[in-house]
Amino acid sequence: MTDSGKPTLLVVDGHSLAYRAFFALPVDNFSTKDGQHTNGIYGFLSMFVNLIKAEKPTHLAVAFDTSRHSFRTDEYPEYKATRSASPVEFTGQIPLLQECLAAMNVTVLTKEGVEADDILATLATEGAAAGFDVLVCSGDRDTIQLVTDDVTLLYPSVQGVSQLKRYTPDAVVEKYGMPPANYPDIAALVGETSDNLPGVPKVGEKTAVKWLTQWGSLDALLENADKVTGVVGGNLREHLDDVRRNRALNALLRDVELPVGPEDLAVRAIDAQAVREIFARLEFRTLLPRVFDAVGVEEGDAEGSDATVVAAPVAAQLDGVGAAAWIASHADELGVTVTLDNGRPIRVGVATVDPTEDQPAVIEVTWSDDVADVLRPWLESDAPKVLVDAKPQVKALRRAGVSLGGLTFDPVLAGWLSRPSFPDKTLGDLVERHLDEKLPEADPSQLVPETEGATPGQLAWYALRVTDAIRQEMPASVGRVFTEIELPTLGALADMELAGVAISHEKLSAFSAELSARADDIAQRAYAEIDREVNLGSPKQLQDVLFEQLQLPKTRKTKTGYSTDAAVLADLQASNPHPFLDLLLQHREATKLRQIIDSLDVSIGPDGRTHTTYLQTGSQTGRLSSTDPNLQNIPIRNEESHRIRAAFEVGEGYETLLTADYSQIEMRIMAHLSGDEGLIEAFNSGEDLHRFVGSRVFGVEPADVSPAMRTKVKAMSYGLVYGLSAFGLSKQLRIEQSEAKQLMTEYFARFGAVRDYLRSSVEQARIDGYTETIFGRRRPFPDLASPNRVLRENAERAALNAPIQGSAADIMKLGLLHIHEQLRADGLRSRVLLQIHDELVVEVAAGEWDAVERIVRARMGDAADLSVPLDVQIGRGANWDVAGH
DNA sequence: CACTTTACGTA
DNA sequence: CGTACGTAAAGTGG
Repeated sequence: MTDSGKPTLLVVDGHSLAYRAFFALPVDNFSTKDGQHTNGIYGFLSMFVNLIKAEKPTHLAVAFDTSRHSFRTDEYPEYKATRSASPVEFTGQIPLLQECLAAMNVTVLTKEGVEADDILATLATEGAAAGFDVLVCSGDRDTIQLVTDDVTLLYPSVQGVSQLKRYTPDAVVEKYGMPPANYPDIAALVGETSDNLPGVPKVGEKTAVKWLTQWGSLDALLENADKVTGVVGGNLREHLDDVRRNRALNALLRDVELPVGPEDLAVRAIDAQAVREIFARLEFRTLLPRVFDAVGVEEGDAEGSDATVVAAPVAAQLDGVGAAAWIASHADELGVTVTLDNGRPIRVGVATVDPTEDQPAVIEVTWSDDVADVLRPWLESDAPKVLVDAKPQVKALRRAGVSLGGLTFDPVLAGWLSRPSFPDKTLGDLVERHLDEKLPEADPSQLVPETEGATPGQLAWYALRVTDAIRQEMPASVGRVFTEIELPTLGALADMELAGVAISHEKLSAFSAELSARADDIAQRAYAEIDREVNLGSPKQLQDVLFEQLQLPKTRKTKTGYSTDAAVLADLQASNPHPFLDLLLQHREATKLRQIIDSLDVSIGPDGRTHTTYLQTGSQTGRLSSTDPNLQNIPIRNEESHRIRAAFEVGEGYETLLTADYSQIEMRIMAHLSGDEGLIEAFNSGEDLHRFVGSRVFGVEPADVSPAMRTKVKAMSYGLVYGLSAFGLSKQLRIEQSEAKQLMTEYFARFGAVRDYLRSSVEQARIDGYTETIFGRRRPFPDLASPNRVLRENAERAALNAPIQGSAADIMKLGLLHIHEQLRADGLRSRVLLQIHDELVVEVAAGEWDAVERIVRARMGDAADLSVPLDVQIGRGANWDVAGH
């Protein structure tokens, strides 16, 4: 409300203001890490929140142009024709800006055939008539005509979008010498270059005002044009039509038909969560508190979203026998939550969404050995159960001697499978997204929380309800991946994590000490080379040494300076040899290895084994990831790394380790998906893949493929899977771009179906909006339609890779769980310990080698039926180094 | 103290 | 201007 007590309507031209911000703010400072430009969005929102904070409007709307086409271009095709097309870097920001506004619950208006300013004019006119104080914010001068006692124009000054000049009728008179209503007359005479509306030559504001004052109105002036003297008078007579046209076009429409009127635009509470999400996506950090401040939301306050807390049923507290009886009378799918303490079960909650009249919907029971015995038959049975983030609970039950059966759904796992890019990691996230409700949460910062968190039974109740929502939106093919791959994999992973892998602390600590000494020695020698001590681990300090002190040529730019990574240092060493460079590389290597060793060392548990955690929902493609520690990036390439792998040993009570890996699985999938006859023949011929491909590409006998030729086609083959360009290939092989291009041409001349497949698969993804693996796992790619080239091309490469990497992940998961199942079915003690994307490590019990080797080879080999065989390489040894190959 | 940036390990 | 990950240290900003 203003001082006058009238409500305030603020209407904003989103397009013109964002466009000004786009040119005002340096794009370098306003881009996300994957290349989305955000300067226009940021600048607009920054101005917008200042405006809201300062003006406190009671009613609010933002209008956008729909396209360049409008009634004005219909009447005068040259309208704005000289204006160069908005750069896609700008137009690509508009939908995101509109998303931000939607999250802020601000009404966004567009209408085909009219410009944003016509919408503003209509709302301003209606608003003034309805008794509002109206504020119009636009970067288009034509809106000056809207100014009245009730309508004030806020116009960005040349200094930038954050400075807004207030145009009241008095201010307009002061600036233009005439009241606002006459402004279009002035503009019609002067013309508007940016709109391609030529005016009367040699006539500027001064002359226009003089004439209009003299004759009283534009019509009067035009009627008496023959009485105007001088050269400009002649010009006026020659351009009468132009002036009439200009006047017709610069009049803003005040009667556009809109779906809302001013009174419908009352300011609404923002959706704080949605704002957080979109701002996180756009990597806006400082803006968030400013938005919350402007609209009066307290930071950290989860309110503002529409999500409400719906009261969950209160759980009946039962003993083991009571719980078993309740369960026995419910044959439907039940929600189950096991709460844990230090990996041990504490309480169990069970819920149904279909309660009978005389029974509670939710029950809870405290865990004990007796309860375990009473509930075991049900827990281990196939009776259908839904658990949220089941793996830790499955592990805890197994520690307590219970092997959970009947797991039919895990909403977290299914939510990830449906939308791997969503960050929904908890039940609370899923409840908000799918039920639009809020999970009751205790405030962890309070010793005595004001709000109670959901109890185990209530969590189970929410889990069931979320399950329903997620199932409904899961296509059948994805549902099959879920039940046939992901759910069983969850159980196998639980067993692998529980088993852990034996690691020798003695071997590691000895090596760590050795590497520390080596690193210190190298550091001293490095300091001697530059006559001072710097932190060799600090890129910032290294830049000072390399580019200031040693005056080496500047390298690849990074955000904060110049790169000092290994590839760059190697290049420098080749062009400007200096002993410091080599010592630096050696130091990096030694310290990196020591880091890895030390982190492994501390991860060894009291059982002498390291238990990693596999994140089943950690990737976009379907792969697993491994954390705490990450056992999927243990070094293998250099000499020292063998000593690390040698510390991974067969454990007590077992005989040997077995490693099994798929050879060239991604190229085999490529052969299968593309149907390329040459590539299929390569895999069926038994010849070394790269030798075979090399012989085709270079037109020589396989025996005559030189190591250099093999290296080239190998890089090319692998690069294909990642969407490699000629530029990237030339860089990797350190060859001329022309030679790389030539290599690609030759390659595709022999293996053309591969190129056809890659092209068509991205095209299909553009049409579908997602990619699909052989087994039906999907990954959405909205950015394939992005106008932002960087974003779109990144998406294209990822989309090209996703079906290949994803199919490989599917195959490995199937291989893993078939092995896991059969080892148990055959009563063997041997067990799978690790999965490293295309490799498994198995701990083999005494006397079981032959059986295990046969099972592993068969189950990995027949995990998928491709048009080429799946080749499995097996190794054996007392430690990972010896067993690996 | 929490977060970002750089660098680097794996498939 | 090559996909997918996780970790650690230094640097940054509150």
